[in-house]
Amino acid sequence: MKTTNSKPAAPFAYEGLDRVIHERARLSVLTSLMTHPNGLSFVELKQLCALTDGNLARHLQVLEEDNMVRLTKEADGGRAQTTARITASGRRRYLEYLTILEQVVRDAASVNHEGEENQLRRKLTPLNT
Amino acid sequence: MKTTNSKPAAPFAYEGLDRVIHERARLSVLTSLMTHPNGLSFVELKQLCALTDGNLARHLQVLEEDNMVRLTKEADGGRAQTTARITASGRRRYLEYLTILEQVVRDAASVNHEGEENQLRRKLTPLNT
DNA sequence: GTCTATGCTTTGCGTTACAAAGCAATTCAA
DNA sequence: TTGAATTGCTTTGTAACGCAAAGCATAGAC
Repeated sequence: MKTTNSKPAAPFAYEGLDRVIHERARLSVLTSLMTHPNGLSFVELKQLCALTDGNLARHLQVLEEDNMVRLTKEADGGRAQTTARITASGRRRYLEYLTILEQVVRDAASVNHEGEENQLRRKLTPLNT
Repeated sequence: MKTTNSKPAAPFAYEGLDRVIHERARLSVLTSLMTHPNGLSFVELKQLCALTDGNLARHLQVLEEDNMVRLTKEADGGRAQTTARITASGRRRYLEYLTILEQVVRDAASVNHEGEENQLRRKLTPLNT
């Protein structure tokens, strides 16, 4: 018999950390879009997130393919510009992701009172048989 | 005149998101180690973080090369086992990283009262001429 | 018309994460 | 003692990924 196959003993695995979201550039883009529900233009995003053109384009592509953002070309008199908006499901997934982030912050914060090194072994179950 | 060249206008860039830390597996490992100042064995880490052997080994290697953790082989009667501990500078860098994470959470949270879509344009400076 | 600037897209490359396979040390059975 | 099986990692191979440089097309200035 091997470990009785009980699964839940991986308190630090953070499985909810969606890889599509958990990437600096895309996290930047998505957070920008979360706080700007009316959408942001390509150029605005580029500036807000300090990304290069190619970089932003690639990440927007990934996000669109994964249905996290919607891209629209809007000709406003002059040349068409790309506007990005977060989708409903994108928003939902982002909030889930945030939940995990908060968990990380909480887990880590639980030890910030340095010095007392021995009193926080609670999270680790015995492990030895 | 064009935006007067003031630089700090990339509020969502999150430059402090250290790539070595900002990776699911390593974030798991580091958070585990933060909360276990006495160190954790290879096997314990593997379980806590739900990582495969090869995976954990590789990430520990990266973390050691970057001076975030220290690895020691300790022969405790039987075969030597590897114990990982977070270093002082690792702890410092992790805490810096946490600061940014908290900023992300705060930025995103500032919009969680959905519905009122128009009142949070403060973070974005005009941008249009 | 040509020239420059703007707004993206595409391409190419180095890096990386990941899993499968490998290997060495230990324990156990006979 | 000697195989076989388990444990504790390491190494290797590959596919995916991020990134920047180069490319391209449209718009406006002249």
